Amino acid sequence: MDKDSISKTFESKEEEIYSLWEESSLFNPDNMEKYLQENGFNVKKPFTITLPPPNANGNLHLGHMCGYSFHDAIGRYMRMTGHPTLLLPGKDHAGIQTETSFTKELQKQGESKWDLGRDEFYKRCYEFCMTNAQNARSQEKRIGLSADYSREFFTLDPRLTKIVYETFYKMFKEGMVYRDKRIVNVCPNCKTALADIDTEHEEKRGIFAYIIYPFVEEEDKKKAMERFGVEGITVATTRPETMIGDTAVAVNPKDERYKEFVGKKVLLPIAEREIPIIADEAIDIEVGTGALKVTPAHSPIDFEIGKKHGLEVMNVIDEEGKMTGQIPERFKGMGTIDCSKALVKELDELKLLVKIENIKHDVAVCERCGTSIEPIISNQWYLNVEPLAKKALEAIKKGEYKVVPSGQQKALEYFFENIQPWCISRQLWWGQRIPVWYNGGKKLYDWLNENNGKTVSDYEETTGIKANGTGEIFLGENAPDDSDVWEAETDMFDTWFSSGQWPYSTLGGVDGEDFKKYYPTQLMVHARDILFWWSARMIMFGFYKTDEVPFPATFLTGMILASDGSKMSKSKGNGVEPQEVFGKYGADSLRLWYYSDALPGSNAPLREEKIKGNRNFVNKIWNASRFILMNIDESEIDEIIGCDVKDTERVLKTKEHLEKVGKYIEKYQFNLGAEAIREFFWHELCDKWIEEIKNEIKDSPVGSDIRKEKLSELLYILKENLKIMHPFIPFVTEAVWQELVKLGLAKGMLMSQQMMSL
RNA sequence: GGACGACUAGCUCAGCUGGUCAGAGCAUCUCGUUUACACCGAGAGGGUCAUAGGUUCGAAUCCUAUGUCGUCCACCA
Repeated sequence: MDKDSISKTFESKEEEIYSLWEESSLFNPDNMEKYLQENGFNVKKPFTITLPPPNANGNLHLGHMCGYSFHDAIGRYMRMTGHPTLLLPGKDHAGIQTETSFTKELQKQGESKWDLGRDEFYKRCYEFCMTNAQNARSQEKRIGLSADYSREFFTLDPRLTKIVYETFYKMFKEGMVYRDKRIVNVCPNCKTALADIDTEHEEKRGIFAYIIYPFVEEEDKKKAMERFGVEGITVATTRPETMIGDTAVAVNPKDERYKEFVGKKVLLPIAEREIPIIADEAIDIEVGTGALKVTPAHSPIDFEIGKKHGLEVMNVIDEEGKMTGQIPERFKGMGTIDCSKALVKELDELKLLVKIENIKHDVAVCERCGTSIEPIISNQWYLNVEPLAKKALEAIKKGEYKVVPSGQQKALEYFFENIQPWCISRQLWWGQRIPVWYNGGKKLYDWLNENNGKTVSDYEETTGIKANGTGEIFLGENAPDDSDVWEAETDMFDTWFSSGQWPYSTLGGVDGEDFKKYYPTQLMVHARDILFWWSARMIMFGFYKTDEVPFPATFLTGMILASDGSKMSKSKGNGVEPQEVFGKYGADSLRLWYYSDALPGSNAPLREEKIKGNRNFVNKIWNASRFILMNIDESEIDEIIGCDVKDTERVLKTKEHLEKVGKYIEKYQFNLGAEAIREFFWHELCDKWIEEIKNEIKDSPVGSDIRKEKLSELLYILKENLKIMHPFIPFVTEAVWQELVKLGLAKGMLMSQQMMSL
């Protein structure tokens, strides 16, 4: 071939190169192991990373794709140092998020999920995910991800579901998973329960209404009149609509103002019910009037107070945020905000409204859709995670697990220390159905569960409903028999209940062949916003099922921002399309930029000039290599590859360099690694050594010993540099290697070369 | 309200256990057509390392306050 015809700029042939890798099937660690054996290399311990499965409901953004360049760099490095390496890819069904986005998709087409029905919805949503998953997969390949796609999993794969179900059965038998009636966050838009962690807090403008609850007894009214100037006790609330569900007023026992009224009764306005005044330490004397209206059904604090004092729980708001229950007819079916306004108006007419303050306060909103959540009492499935969190904490203390950067580790410790029972049921149509059947229906089971010790006939007596079954529960994918007494649980698992089991479920579960060989894994890499959702859960499940930590470290990737330092978002229109970057600068340039700029715990504004700078480096590699090739005469090739390279100063420095960069990768210091390969290749090899060697062979004729010696040294240095740079920038380095192969100066693929000195 | 992190050149950041640590890339400026590369080469300017104290022979590096920004957690009605 004609060496001089090689292009002056690196024209990225990324697809071609990726195909070359894929065809070798060495992304599969079993094949890699064979390859190492057959070529006489020492086979080291397998290296495994289960990759974060992107949500199967949309395209990948730049952050996803760049994240994979960390997995890939360390994976390629491990592969080149003798480890059969498994980067295990997947796609996540992402329960709520997908259900929300697919529902929107349907609306655009003038359809609704209610028209489709559960089964059809599930089927269509599945297809929707499959299409998107395919896009995501091709985008992963675009960044150069060397994942074993023969092992790819979708989180709803029946093989995974089976493992997730087994975990659930085991937990149920051990009493870790149970049904409980508690106050839970409900998103009126998604119409499902949410775990605390699925909510966010936003500052919103609201009102603070001061309402008078008049005393029942004339004597108390008189006293109150003397003391407060009104005939009752004044409470302050941000949510007047909940007042019709009040079952007490609570004050602090130390509060001198109210001491003598504790135990007395007030008449709840509008609802016209008598409720007691109780004393509880939890009440803050400073806030509002120091008197708290207690609505156990619709406020977490009130729920706790209610439990302590045995208060009645009155549900007045339903899952859709509408007024319901035993309330005056005129409010039924009203939205909470409308009801609040109506109530305030009536109270004002009754002269029971003292004032309304406008305030800003934190409101819990749905993490996925931003709707204000309603705290509602309901029966849900819970998982007692406390014992597992304890084990996780111990592992952190013993140094068996760490977070990079370490600052985030403290936040994780705090999360584990204060962990609450995890609500794992979601009222969705999309996901894994909780594999439970109720004999005689769910209501019966829950009633018996709530009323410990009572019987089915007690149920019939109390509720006046005929029970059509025994109240038993059956765990299994299918009902135990064909009788129609078995009612299926329709709730789905929280998506993290299955993705939390990712490290072993994707390896075939604890009995799987892959599990024996590739578990525990070596690292977890993901964005920092899902540390508690994902890593925390994986660690806990890991302890539960395998009695060890599933990976020794979580590396948190930095966040990519728009060039002005703000968050990229579709609504702002400041997002950058991955396609655009790849088209203009290539995957290597983008990767290199990410390694050096997106450090764990830091933000990385995407600047075009910086990616351009890296593109220049990629091109420099191409040209320096081209120059070296041009210098070698065809007649010298055989002797040059047969020539023993002496340990010159340059060769020794190169070996040191490889070792140094290897250490950086092993310590996850990708930024330092990227800086080092750039510095060494560009300013040592190109600027100094190539210039030196130019001089050293300047006057020597083709075929002379000095040329052979110097050029073989240079070739050796080039090859070693390509190897150590390959984990960072796989495409250009492989492209150069293939040019060497064409000339007979190298063999095989760079991807599977071994770095012998490491 | 609490926790954690950051504050180093115009910009994004390296500087781990105190003594060549005042750095890199990008940007800026000057010069340069040499066997590859102008997506290049040679060189230059630019920072009292947020502020105030303290420990020390010596601090960007340790301690204590303060300020600014960010992230996370939290039931303040």
